[in-house]
Amino acid sequence: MESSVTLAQVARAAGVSASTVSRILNGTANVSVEKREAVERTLAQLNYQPNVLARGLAGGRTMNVGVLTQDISSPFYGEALRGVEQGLAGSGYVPVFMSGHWHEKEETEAIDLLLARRVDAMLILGGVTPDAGLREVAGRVPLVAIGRSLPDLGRQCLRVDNRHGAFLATRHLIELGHRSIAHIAGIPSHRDAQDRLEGYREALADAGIGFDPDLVLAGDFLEHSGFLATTRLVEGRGFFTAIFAANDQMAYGARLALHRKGLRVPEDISLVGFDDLAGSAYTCPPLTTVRQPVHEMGRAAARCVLRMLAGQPPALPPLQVQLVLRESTARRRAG
Amino acid sequence: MESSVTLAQVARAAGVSASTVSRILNGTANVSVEKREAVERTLAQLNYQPNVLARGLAGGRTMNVGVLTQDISSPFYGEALRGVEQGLAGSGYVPVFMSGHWHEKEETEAIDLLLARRVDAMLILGGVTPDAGLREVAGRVPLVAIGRSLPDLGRQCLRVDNRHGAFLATRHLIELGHRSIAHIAGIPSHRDAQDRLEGYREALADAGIGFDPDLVLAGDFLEHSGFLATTRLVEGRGFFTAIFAANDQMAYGARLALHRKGLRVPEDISLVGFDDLAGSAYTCPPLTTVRQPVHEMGRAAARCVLRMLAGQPPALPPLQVQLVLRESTARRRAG
DNA sequence: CTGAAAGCGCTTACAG
DNA sequence: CTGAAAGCGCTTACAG
Repeated sequence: MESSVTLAQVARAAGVSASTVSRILNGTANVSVEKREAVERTLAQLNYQPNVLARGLAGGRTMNVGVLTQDISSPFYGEALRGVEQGLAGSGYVPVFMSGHWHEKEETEAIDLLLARRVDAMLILGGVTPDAGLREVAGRVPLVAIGRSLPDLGRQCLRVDNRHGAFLATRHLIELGHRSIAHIAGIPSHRDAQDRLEGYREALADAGIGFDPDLVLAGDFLEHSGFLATTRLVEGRGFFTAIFAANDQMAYGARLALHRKGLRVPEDISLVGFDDLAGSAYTCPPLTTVRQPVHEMGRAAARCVLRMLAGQPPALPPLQVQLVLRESTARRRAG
Repeated sequence: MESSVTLAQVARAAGVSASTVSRILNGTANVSVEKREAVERTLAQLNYQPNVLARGLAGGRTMNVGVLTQDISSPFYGEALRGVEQGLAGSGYVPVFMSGHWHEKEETEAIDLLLARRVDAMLILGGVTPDAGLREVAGRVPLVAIGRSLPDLGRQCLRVDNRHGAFLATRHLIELGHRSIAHIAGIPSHRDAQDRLEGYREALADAGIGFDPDLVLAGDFLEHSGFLATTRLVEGRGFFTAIFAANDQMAYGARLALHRKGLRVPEDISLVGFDDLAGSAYTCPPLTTVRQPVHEMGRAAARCVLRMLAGQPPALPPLQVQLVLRESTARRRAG
């Protein structure tokens, strides 16, 4: 049990050459039944476990797919990672996760490490690596990106229409009679945040509602910033009856801030989020939000990588955002 | 940029042997300044990236630490993984994550894969692999386990006192005047669930409160089971004024069920969870719970692995559970 | 201080 | 169908 058995040891024990054992292991060629059986018996007896490193070095394929995520503990990315796991399951390829923390340097290091490890393909989830860097990686191995859109590599990018999602969220509030709708935006430099803000503005414009800069505060996509922004909104001079937060985590923070100020959701203030995290169905009240099919996105991206690895052209299904109506919004009360 | 530069190419370009380049890369021996400079220049020029596979195969060390987690998207394990990342940061070792989903077969496969990959050490987070299996792994590589206690390997196991945590939670409710306290337990076969149930019973006994089996329902540690259990409790004939859920996720479900039944927290029913997930500070009301320092546990486990890798004996700091008082509990109202 | 050589454990043409 | 041999890209005694 102590040290590991090698191919050569198996070959000797079974009375065949290492090549033969290798061929049986990989199904690479026909082998006589007797030899096959003899080998398979010793394989089991010795409990042989191939050395993945040697295999990768010799064969040129590691069966590893590098997955660059941003935060290993993020509920949002976590869901995508599960999708990736599922999409890869049974294919023989295994994911190798690494986090970039939205830090260009860290991301670059992670990508380099993955490449040094000779991953056969790469899956990128968000991040801030410049397009050029990603394009370079794509030149070396099959690459699929989630949450990004690389020019020239459109067919390898999976990105939902954030602008449209934000539009739906805001329009929903407008349809309920709200005219003074605050927006807690995400990190200003993030493309997703920009798109969501744009969708919000578009819906307002569509309804002939003027844009009020005082009603838009920037957050950082985390709970606390939603709490802070909402506290400021309530204490500020701007009037509002609804809030559209650029993601669910900030909506959670907003909800708590309203609670602290004695404002009820949805009776006093309506609240909408974005993402539809697993927890959003269990907040009180359950959160109305824009669903991003993250899990499916992870799966689809993994499948696409598999296709490319098999020499086929990339193909990604169209995935739509969807407004999920729960209980955090209500018709604006007269008065 | 296309294909990768090898050590041999660098050596040739710099006019030295491969051995020398290797030594410079690894700081293995003294090298004359001129050669060192020449090599370092070409290294940079050619943008050399060592092949990790070859390195691992030749050197016998991969600088990889296998990390077996259960669910890559779990908020609880996710926090621990972040701790592991941090604990390993800067050490040169990188974590390789794999999920077992509390499935013995999957766990075994994951562990075997990690071993086939020649990880230098292993970190185990929970799971259902029998002690014997883990002991065997521990015989091959340095191993640290979180959330398990392996006989004979106590110094390599990090596990909080679940019984005590549950005791604290229950006693807190008792001190607030509650006498009819329901418990939503975890999966009966899980050691953690058993210990927490035990702590609950102990606190009751300590206070001279009789144990009422009707007030204990089993869940599966997920939100929905907490919702279901609570709904059944409210609809059942048993009287209760407080609930202690065996983890925060079930407490979230319980909170929603109470909300649906028109019961207020904490005015009508007090609620306590276990774990102190990141989200628990943002529920409405913020959840009183038993804090497990998961992040610190991940860090400490990683540090311990590093110690063992350096040839030192394992050492793990004592980590305590702690009752975090927030706003989901209140003194039992008269009547 | 520094090379040449062997070896890590596999795979894969190359011959039969 | 099946071996012997070369090679993947490194590291590390072994000699100088």
